[in-house]
Amino acid sequence: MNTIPRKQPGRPPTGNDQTVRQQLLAGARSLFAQRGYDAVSTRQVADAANVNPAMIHYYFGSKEGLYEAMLADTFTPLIERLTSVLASADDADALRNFFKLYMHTLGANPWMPPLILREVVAEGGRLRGWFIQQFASKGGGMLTKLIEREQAAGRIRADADPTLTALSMVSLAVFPFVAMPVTREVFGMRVKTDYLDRLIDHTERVFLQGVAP
Amino acid sequence: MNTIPRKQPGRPPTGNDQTVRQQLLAGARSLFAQRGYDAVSTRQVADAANVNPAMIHYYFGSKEGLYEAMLADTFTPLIERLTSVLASADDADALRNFFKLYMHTLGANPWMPPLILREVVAEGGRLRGWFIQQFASKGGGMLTKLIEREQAAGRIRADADPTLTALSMVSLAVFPFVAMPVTREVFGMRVKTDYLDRLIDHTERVFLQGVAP
DNA sequence: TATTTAATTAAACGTATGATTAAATTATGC
DNA sequence: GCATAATTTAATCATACGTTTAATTAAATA
Repeated sequence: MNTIPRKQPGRPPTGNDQTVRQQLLAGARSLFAQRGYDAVSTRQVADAANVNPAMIHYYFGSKEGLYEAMLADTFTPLIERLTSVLASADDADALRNFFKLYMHTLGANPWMPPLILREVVAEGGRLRGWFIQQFASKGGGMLTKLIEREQAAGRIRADADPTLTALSMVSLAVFPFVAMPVTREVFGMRVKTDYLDRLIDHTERVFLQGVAP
Repeated sequence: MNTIPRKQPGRPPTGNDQTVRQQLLAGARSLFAQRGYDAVSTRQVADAANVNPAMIHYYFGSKEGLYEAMLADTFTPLIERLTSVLASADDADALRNFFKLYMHTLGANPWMPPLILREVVAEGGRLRGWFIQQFASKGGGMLTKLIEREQAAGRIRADADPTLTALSMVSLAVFPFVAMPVTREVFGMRVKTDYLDRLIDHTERVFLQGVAP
């Protein structure tokens, strides 16, 4: 017992190129999303990444540097995929495609909802401005554009307030994932693989037709 | 200048009966809701309450005791009002009444949404079980009951999945307040007094009829 | 009126924990 | 062979936290 798992110092044999850096980013994403910047120590991130704490400063200069790098690494590719998919979307299916892409992304990346709550919704969030510009800015936001197009095409009532409509849309699409831990408990662990698709169908239907008979 | 604002020790002249205790509860509610238990120090709560840090231990025994007292003080009266109003609600207006009461409560108490996120939604939240029992338990939950009644009365499609329907309902009613800081910025501070009523109207309409023409 | 009790303050206590850095060590690339 | 890149261990430095103690004053009690 007590087979000392102490690693030896010094440059490791070749093969790990950049994996330490990426392990740190992954560990940071998971921990910071769950508990927030202040509540997570550099040691904890290093442990989660199975890496020496000093490597944080070697690769990122500081805890703050690691956090910023993690945010960029997390959100830059996401927004690129969202914009490109929506730009090439067939008009008639744009709404459905938006729900699908958005909700699948949230479902597949469990660290996203809490991270969005922290950095977009919470007071002092670092991504609020950027997010609003991407999604809701007059004329330039993805959501704004989408709803205007749908109104022009007669698929959304013309007299509906576009901002309130966008709010309802985001509420229906995002909240189930924000509340996923509760949902899971309410459903009694019956949340299986096909759940996500049923949820998306249901959501699109409520958004368009409502629940009245 | 520097008019030393140092207070004198000793029992204060009569009149403040129990106000220190209540100031502490109010300060704790606001700070803990915003930043969470660990991120807020006893000194900060005492400062916010304009009270000496030692009073926390005098009245509540510990930081933990203060937090528990704050939660009880916050949620007990709330759930009582919700149940009593819903029990006496006229059937035909039950749905509307629920949206109104629920959303007005969230709108009037800005510390509620973040507190619910922390203590109900987040991993390890202390109120999760209690909340689920009150709102979503099979047979006994307010929401469950409400939706079953509405389906029986033919005001909600009978083939709609009750749990998914409840999820949509809560999403529409809660998310706008969770995201209020963002909403406010998107609306450009045009969130005025009548905003809440317009939001409630819009929400009920989307829930029942959807946004399609 | 004298004495005990309740409520408050200022100050200190002990300690735990955090981010960061320094020095030693080893492999790689030239 | 030699400079450099990547890693480990151990130490450093700071500070911020919950809690307690002793002094102090007004109210309550007898």
